[in-house]
Amino acid sequence: MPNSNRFEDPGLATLKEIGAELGLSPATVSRALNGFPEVNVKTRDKVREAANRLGYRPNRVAQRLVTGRSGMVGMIVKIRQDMSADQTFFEMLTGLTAALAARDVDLVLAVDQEADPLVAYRKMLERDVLDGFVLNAPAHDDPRVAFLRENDIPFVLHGQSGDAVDYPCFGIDNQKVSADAVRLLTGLGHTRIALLNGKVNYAYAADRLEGFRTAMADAGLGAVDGFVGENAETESEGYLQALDMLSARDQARPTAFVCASTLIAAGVIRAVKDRGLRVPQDVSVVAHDDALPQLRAISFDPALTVTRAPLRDACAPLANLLVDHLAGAPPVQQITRAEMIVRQSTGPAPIEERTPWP
Amino acid sequence: MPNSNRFEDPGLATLKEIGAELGLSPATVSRALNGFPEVNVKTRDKVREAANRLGYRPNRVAQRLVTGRSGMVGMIVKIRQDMSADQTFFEMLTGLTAALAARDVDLVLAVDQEADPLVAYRKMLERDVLDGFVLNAPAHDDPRVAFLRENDIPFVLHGQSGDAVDYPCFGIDNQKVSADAVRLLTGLGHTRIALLNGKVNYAYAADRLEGFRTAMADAGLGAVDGFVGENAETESEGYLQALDMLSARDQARPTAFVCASTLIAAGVIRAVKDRGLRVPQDVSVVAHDDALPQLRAISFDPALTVTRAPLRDACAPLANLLVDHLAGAPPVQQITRAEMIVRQSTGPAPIEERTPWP
DNA sequence: CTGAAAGCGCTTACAG
DNA sequence: CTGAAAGCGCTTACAG
Repeated sequence: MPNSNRFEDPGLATLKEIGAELGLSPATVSRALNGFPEVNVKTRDKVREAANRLGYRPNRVAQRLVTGRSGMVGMIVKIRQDMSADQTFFEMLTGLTAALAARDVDLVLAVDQEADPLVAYRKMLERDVLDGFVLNAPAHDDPRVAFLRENDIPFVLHGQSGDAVDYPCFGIDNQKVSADAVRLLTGLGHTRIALLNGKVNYAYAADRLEGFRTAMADAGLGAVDGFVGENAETESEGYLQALDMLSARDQARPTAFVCASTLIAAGVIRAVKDRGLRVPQDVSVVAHDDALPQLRAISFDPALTVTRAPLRDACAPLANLLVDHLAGAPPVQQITRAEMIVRQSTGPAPIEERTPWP
Repeated sequence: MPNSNRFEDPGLATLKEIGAELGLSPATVSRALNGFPEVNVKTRDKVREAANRLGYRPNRVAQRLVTGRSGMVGMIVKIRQDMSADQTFFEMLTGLTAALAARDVDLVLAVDQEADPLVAYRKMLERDVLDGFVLNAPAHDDPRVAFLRENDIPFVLHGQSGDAVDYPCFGIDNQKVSADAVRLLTGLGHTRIALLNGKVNYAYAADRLEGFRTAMADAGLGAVDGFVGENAETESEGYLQALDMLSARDQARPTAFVCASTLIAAGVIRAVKDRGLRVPQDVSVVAHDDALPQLRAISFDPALTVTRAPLRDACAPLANLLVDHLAGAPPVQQITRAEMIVRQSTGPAPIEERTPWP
């Protein structure tokens, strides 16, 4: 009676039962089902057929007890006012749960509202038996990384938090993201280029800033030619910052914007129009595109030129890197390059800009 | 080697070890730790001291295997465009994980993007061994309820989906929510009262509508005196609907609004001001307040009169009702009444309205 | 009041 | 290629 998991009732088949049905030991059934090479092909097929027929579903809890792993990894979400963060959160949640499920591991979520980012991790570790963590939205030299490494707790990092790391991580090269955008624009003749960046305490934004500066310098443009706006996250923040930068006189305002997100680009485009200017004739706009389904860069007016790296595409690598590492594989770091997609929001720098009046 | 859960390394104490330390059997240690009445008080204290000292933490997986429960309940989130839904989602997530954690159960989350609400449940049941579900945002006669009941899967419902139910649920009386608001307003002399409601396919909104109509009728006011706006979820939807209703001539426009949420109330107040009217002198506003931390009704200008029922307060009851039911307790239905808090956004109906020109 | 035993469902050396 | 056995850490009738 205590042992009646209601959900397995219909097919409460166990290894023992399948074995009995077939005149085999549970051990052989286990090996057959788990694809051990030594089992006879015929036996394997017989076993699989019977398992199917009886609706066998392995008992995860038993598997976990014997393997010593909990089959659960944790993720802690930091709640922000900014609603755009929620969109990316849902995107990651959807992708990660699916990718982890494919590897038979559950994602346990907790919400962090504390000032100290570590307390949520400590609490979660006290409460739950977890095999590891997915770390998101890292800062440079993120304290959570140090904490987890000190305590020998496996994790995978989404993005990059430092150099010469010895833990698994997956992300895009954010320096190249803005460098590529700048190169595209300087190639079109732009010199006064603005960056509307996210919060630089995030590593991704710090890297974007670094890449922006380097690429500007490489193009022979100094700090004076660059406009940097920080902490932009929402459409209206993008709007307001762009509006402000565009209020300068002709020769002093940017002719191009590099935006941290498509949401910000939406605000920038609105600001350009409100200033009576046109995209891309007067102002070019490039953005980084996480490819959130709600906000399609191709549907912008004009269609948005982007560096594109779907957030969703990071989920399976993150899940696999972590699960492989948990199974003993050495940690692998994988940094990919975002794709550049040129659409209608970028064009040559306006003529008058090329030959400034002395 | 396979059995080295890294997280228990520091205190990989087991019942057997505590027993060995004390010259007791694991069985007695188990009983002492679980507070069985039959154990000698001295023994119990000794055991607890030792457990503490050795940093004992019960192995959940083993407990789950032997009790036949997985210790996990599922919740499926339906993603909507509307960002306000995300706020309430995070609020529920925070509260539920905490409340469930206190009962040693984990919340496993999945995201639903399908048209058919049942497929997400089926998929989750295939994949995970779950003890039950938390059902949120029910419709009237929600198909998920029928599905889970048919399959004998325990769940707790947040809200009400029908009458004479035999499953645990917790929520507020939504008919009373709008009835209370209407009564407050009619008591202040208002006759032309608008309801800006949420999507009526949700049970809560259907109930609010019902309560609104009944209370209007009870006050001797007919359908003609009531203005009903539906499907309002965001601030701007509230704004637009109110703007529209307020465009009517003096004798035809509402003098009071009952809003489904504080977010909508924010839009309504903005619309009132944009029409050159004042709250509460010309138009009174009442809203239902879920007490989301981001949106404080008391900080509105003017401070908002509300029916108040913090969403957070529903989490512990939901968790406990479900966990108790899983443990064999009979299902209990608990419907509470939202509190009415009168602040500055409601006032007497404008004088000229009381004596309409014939 | 306490202990020895069985068992949850699985995996995996160890034999054969 | 397959089986018998031990064991993961816990709980809980059953004895005493």
